[in-house]
Amino acid sequence: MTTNMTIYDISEKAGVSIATVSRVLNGSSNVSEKTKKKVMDIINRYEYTPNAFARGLGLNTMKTIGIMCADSSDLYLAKAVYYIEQLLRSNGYDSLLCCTGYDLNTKEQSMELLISKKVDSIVLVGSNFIYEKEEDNRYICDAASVVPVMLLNAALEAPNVYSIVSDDYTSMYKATAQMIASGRKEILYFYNSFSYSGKRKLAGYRAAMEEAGIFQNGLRMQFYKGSHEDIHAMAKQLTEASQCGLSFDGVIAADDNLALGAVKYALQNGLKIPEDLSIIGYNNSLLATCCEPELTSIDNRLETLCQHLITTLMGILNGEEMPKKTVFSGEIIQRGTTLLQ
Amino acid sequence: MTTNMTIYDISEKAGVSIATVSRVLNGSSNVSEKTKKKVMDIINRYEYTPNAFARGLGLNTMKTIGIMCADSSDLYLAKAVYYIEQLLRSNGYDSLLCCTGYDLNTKEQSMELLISKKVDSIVLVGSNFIYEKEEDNRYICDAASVVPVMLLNAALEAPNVYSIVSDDYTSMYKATAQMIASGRKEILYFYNSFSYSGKRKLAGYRAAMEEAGIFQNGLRMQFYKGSHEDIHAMAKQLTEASQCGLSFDGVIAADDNLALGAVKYALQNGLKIPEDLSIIGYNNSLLATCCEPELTSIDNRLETLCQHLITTLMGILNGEEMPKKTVFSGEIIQRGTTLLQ
DNA sequence: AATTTTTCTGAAACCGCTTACATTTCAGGT
DNA sequence: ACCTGAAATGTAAGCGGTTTCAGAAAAATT
Repeated sequence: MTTNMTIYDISEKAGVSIATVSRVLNGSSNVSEKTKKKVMDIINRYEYTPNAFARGLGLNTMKTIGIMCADSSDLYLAKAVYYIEQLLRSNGYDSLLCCTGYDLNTKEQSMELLISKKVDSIVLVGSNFIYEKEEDNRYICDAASVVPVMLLNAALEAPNVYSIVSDDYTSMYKATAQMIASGRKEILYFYNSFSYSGKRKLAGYRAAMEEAGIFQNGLRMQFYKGSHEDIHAMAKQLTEASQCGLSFDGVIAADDNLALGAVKYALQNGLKIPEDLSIIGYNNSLLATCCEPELTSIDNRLETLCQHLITTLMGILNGEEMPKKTVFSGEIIQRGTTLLQ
Repeated sequence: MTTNMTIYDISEKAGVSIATVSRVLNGSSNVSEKTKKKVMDIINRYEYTPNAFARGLGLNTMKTIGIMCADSSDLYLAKAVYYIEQLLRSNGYDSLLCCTGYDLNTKEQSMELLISKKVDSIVLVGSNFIYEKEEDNRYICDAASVVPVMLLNAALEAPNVYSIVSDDYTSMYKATAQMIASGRKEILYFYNSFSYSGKRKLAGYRAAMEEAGIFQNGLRMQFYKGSHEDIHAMAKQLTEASQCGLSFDGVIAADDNLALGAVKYALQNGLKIPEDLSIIGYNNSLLATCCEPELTSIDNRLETLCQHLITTLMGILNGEEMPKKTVFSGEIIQRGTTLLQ
């Protein structure tokens, strides 16, 4: 197990200079097979591991990527973090995780912290990192002036910022259109914030509704903002809205959490799903299949997004030119909360 | 934003030696208020941040803790990782995340990787890090010979290893006893691996069953091993078991995931919960409240465990003597899948 | 065999900070 | 005004690597 030897000890035992040991360590080509073997033997024998700090100081990198996400216990974000961490490690990079919450200030601080720890890049996981006001996104540009910044599920056009997004607009448009086609007219839209993807999703919903000429009926939409986990609150809110005379036969949510609140509402109030209430969620998370009936949900191919993100990042770190923005399309996974015609 | 200045630049501009700047940076007491202010002004003006690598090299620490967990997208583990990361950061430490999967080999490698990155400690999140065979746990002892190792939800008696666990045995005993008291006799036990906590839980279940004299009826227990998310598989397995003539009126699971499989099974087969089938889960995760009826589940006070873990760790890192093992008791959260008496 | 290349290797500078130790400064005591 | 000890500051030696540059060894050429 990791000994406390230095490169000097190895060089001495191997009878070569530290420069040579260093070369062997870094796979430099300019070292004869014979000495390479000699040195490697000593290294293996004594289980020598170079000191990461010294290495970092010399190379100005420790092969570490900062991952920022608002809440790594959120099902969807957790999955993304998981994929990214795995992919990074398989590429020889480690992940410095930073859960920032949804507050801008904390995000800014975390960003500086990661940079001060000398990460090679920062990956922002989730659409909540992009704000409506342009100035609120400056913290991203600031960071990008030091290291490349990768955005997952969000987009920002700025130097050294790379965006990997799913086409939320179209996905939501399709989902809404499908529900309209199945005969629903009073369709509520749920979402939890005006994040980048939230806006895009809303636009997709709206477009489909307007196209069907039922958007004017009165914008049937419920604003919701709160804990991602508060399915209860969602259900309660629906119950109240219903008691206040709001009538609806469909719910489309920007997140499975919220959709699940609608499922709960229906079950608690004896409504039949999907006959009385049709529901579509978003993210196709574990939650979508844990309830009964199971949730029709939009899958945005998270794993693919993550893979592409890492591929892009590795390219950048190798000095290659990479696309600044990539868009993937999502897919509606049909399950029990919707009835296709 | 982070400039590229060195301590030399600052010392020059402030008209002091680098030693003095360093002292100011590290809050050394031996520096007069006047010069301290002078130096701080320069530092702030130029937004100087000391180079983390150089600092690490000098201090032999970069204030980073390694967090290992099998699967950070698992609801329960994700929550734990989240708490720990937050607490660490509020104590001035960053988190190097390493998702290892459930394979011992990968765990060993990840451990070495973290150590080579010179973390100050390693936190193992989840009971799956402890194996039955003593030799399989050696990798933990090896790591502990370099840095303190913290175990969450698992225990191992070894030098420099600290364990924070919940009393799974008693929790499970109580849950089983409660179900027996409510009149159930054919109680299945579900669990997914022979991990540290799995064994303890099983023992608690068994003790309660034996005490009631119904354990001998034939050990009613279902082995299950697979993806944490495979609720379907669980439901299917139950359906098959039932068709094969297995009769049961209660299910106790070592994880909410598995319990949810039982809920799904019941709903799909028209069984009434809790009348026909009583169910108790474990971990009191988000899943417990997302279904209908909601899941009675054992809460093992994860946040408290994490807080205690960090407190202990900070003590250790400050050179204090700390308890090697702490046990917290859990609590049954009563919900709709059980009927009290 | 002598000369030119090419390939290896080593000496030493450097990365940017901490800190032990030496030195200076300064207040307090006589 | 002089001495003493404490407080403040500076000097320089690490920390453990990487890398440039020059020189030595080996290979290729004549």
